[in-house]
Amino acid sequence: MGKREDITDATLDLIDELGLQSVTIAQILKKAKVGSGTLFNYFRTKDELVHEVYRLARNKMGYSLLEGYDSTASLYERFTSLHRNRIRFGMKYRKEFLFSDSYSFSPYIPPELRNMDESGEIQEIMSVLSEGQKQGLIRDMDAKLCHQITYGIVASVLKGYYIQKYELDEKREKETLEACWKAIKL
Amino acid sequence: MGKREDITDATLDLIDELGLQSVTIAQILKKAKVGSGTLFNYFRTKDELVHEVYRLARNKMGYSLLEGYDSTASLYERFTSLHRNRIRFGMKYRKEFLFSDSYSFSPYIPPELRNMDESGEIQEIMSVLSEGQKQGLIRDMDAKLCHQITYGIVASVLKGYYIQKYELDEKREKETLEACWKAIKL
Amino acid sequence: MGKREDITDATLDLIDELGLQSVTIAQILKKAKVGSGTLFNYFRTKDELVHEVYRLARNKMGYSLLEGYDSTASLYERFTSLHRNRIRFGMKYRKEFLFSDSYSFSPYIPPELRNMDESGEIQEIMSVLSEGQKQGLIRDMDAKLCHQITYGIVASVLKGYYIQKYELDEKREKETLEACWKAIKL
Amino acid sequence: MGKREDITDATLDLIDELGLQSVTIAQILKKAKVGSGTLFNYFRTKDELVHEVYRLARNKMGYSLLEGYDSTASLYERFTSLHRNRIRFGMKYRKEFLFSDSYSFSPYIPPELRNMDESGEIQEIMSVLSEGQKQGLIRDMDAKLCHQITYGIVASVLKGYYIQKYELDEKREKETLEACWKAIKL
DNA sequence: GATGAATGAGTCTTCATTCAT
DNA sequence: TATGAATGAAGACTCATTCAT
Repeated sequence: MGKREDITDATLDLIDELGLQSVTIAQILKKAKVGSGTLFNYFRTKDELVHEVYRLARNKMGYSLLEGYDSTASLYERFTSLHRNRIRFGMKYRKEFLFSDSYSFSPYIPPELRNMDESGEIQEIMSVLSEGQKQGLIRDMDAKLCHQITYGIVASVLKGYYIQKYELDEKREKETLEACWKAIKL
Repeated sequence: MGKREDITDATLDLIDELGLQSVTIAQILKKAKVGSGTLFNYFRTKDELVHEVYRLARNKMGYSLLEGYDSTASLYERFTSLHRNRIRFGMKYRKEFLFSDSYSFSPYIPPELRNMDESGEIQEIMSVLSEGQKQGLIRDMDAKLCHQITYGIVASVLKGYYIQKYELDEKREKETLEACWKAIKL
Repeated sequence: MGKREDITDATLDLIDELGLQSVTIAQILKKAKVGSGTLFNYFRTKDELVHEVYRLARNKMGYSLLEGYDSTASLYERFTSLHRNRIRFGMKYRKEFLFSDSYSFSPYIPPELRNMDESGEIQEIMSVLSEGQKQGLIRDMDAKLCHQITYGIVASVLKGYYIQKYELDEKREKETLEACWKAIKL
Repeated sequence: MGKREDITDATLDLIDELGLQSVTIAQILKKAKVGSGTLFNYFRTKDELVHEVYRLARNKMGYSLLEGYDSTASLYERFTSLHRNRIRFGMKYRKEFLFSDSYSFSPYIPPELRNMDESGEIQEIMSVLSEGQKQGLIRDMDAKLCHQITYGIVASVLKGYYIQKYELDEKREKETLEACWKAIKL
């Protein structure tokens, strides 16, 4: 098994357990069962390692969002598919979702990472929104505001789930998706 | 002016500028123009200081939410008043809002702080929601889910504003408040 | 006694024992009986500490060179006085002389340090040389070359003494001083 | 071309550029285009490599000193030939000269290396000096002191040249050689 | 109450060296 | 013989905290 992957895995685990800024190299080394020299062979600095972990998480999420995506389906179905995928991704990959969400607002993150869209999922979301507005289905407001609203719902609902405010069963998933749609529809 | 306040003010400023974990005691001392002995007279540890800063920010937000609150107004008006107050608080007190939002999800925070409700604003929000459900205005779902949805919208819209995705003018404020309502209404 | 002085003293001792580049902070801390925090309160980096040690050594030597200097004496006497002082300084303060000599040729040294002349001793030497040339006592060659020649003799003789090639008694001191003069006189 | 030579060449280059203690094995490997395993096949430790580089430099200088040496020439000519060769060697092979000069005073160097005289050049110099004293040409002082004086002049003049205090043209070379002779002659 | 010099455990990072291929 | 991934001891430096004044 690759040492490189051992390292990024251990790092994400620890970020999840302790919070990004509390994670020390020493902890990573212990968890990944790797010498410090090894780590710094793969990543020049701690920052570079963190950025890579972020990239991996964001990529994983990006591809998940587009899973089973049918670009010929109705607009509502495309909208819901994207958001359902995000919820399910968040439920399955808590660590990736939480780190991605929190780090993208941290002051450290380099701009090119913050706006990364390697799998094109953001573009897809934005084009669904603007197409929906053209079709008169979605309220005619700043597309970025739209996105921020629906993303905010999903992220917040997931966070409530993470701190065990409730179960996120099929019923609540459905309610959340409908809230997303209703929040911005005309 | 009180040294104690100098210290908490300086701390919040620095958290906003640099991110919680980057702030050092030395920086706080310099900004607050206080000796280290003084700081540790008021706060036994750095954690205790951070918790106090959190408490102050949460309290400030709590009282703001209830500003001009008319408990005899219509349910929709009460709902909107609370959420409008949160948006405006967030616009005016970015540092307090952001720190409060991010810290309440951090792994460090002691449970009793996470759920603090000194001014009773959370209770008020929850009772508006459940009353709305009784009146058949709000969809009959887990009240905590409801709260998570509307809080998520406001927080996310504010974060988009903070990173200057858009201006948060009256129009967008109105759109956001309507999104909050529509997301959960029957 | 001042911690600051404890630190610079320990540093110079260790440089003498081990060579500049082998000296570690840990060794200095141990010898100076000081915590690492203390050291870095006084000197921001190891380099800054080394530069200060160099400055102190150079200054000490500079003032020693001018000890008992009579600017009204004959040119030969002034010349010899300066060089005798350097030899005696080197014998008494081996550590200072050796470090000063070797560090001034190191690639690390910042230019303003290399050419430092706080006590004006270099200026005095150079003016003795050029005056001697005007008086027809000293061979008419590049003054810097002159200085390099006489300095080279003194430094090299001292180094031979340090590695115990010979005793540096009065006779040899006299021979060395005469060599300095004869090497450049007309 | 031999790997072994690639390694020692790269090492000397780097010592000259960066100073002995700053040179890392990694830099040597890169410059010599060699794997670390290879280097440690040829040299058991870094020290062993450095010592070998020193030996090579000293040897090169030793043979150069004796180039064109005519043991039947007059004493003054033999003396001047040896010193002229050293100056010219220093001008042509700065890296070798500087490393040889500085390393021979470093605390690291093993005694047997410091006094090495593989090509017999030191013996030759010393015998010129003592013969000169017997002939009444050179002042009757400790032969080691004599050597130290003339070596000191050459080394110091070269160092001034290296840090570009002056050009070392024929005139200055001649002046330097004469200074060497005058410094010790009767 | 207010101060800041002193502390040392802990941080990230480097680098000579090994060893399986 | 040649390689380079892996190692971990050791390096410079940081920072929350203490305590004598």
